[in-house]
Amino acid sequence: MKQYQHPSPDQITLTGVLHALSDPVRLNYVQCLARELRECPCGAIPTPVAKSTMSHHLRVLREAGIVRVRTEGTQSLTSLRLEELEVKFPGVLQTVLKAANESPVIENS
Amino acid sequence: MKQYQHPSPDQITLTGVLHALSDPVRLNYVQCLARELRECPCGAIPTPVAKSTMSHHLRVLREAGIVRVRTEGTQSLTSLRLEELEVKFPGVLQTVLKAANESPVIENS
DNA sequence: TTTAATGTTCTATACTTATCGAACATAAAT
DNA sequence: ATTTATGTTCGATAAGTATAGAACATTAAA
Repeated sequence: MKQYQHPSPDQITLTGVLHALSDPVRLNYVQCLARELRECPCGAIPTPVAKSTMSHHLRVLREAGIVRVRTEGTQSLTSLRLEELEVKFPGVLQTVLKAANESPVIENS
Repeated sequence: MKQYQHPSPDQITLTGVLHALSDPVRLNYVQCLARELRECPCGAIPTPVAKSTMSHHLRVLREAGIVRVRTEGTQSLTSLRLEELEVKFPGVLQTVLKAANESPVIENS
């Protein structure tokens, strides 16, 4: 049973969040997570990269404070830290997600 | 008289904007630009890096579509592309700037 | 107890990038 | 015509990072 380290709100930085969201693969993943309102196993979200690469991306998202990861059985369930991010950086994640939904993220860069 | 290339709104991508804003030096520069509501020569904004490094950062901001650069005499005047970005990605730049003003950008990471 | 499912870690690689100093370019001031 | 001010470009470097495959760890299912 793997234990994951999550940054506390104090440790979350704006540049860290922006950097984590600036990768197309990661932003797309976060977009999918936002559509589902529940926790998701990685496998439930289609990704264009290898398993190990996705593991890396999830680590970046987790260490930036964007997602919460929890282990259950063989799967690791991921969810957005929406409320905490809203308190820390009001509107940022929401507007980014809205913008991402309007214009494609994966296709054109 | 140097001529600068600016991306049209169509060419501006969300990930490109986020990436450009994810560097502390650049985000701090954009923050300063937002405070001044006029065009600024680079020199008017204090930066912690060398001249040539700043030139690189400004290029990144320009190519991401965040700033407009114009030459006048020996100085190059920079301003935010606020309206265009607001149309393309509503709220994104504004909320990021607001968040940047609340928590320090340069000091801690 | 194997086997399958799910994900992590390690190693390697290619690419990007933040940084600087030196040299250069241009325009204004002397 | 120098000199000064402002910024760009080039070359180099060190650090970061996105990618994948192979090996491993853990839990569930057969």
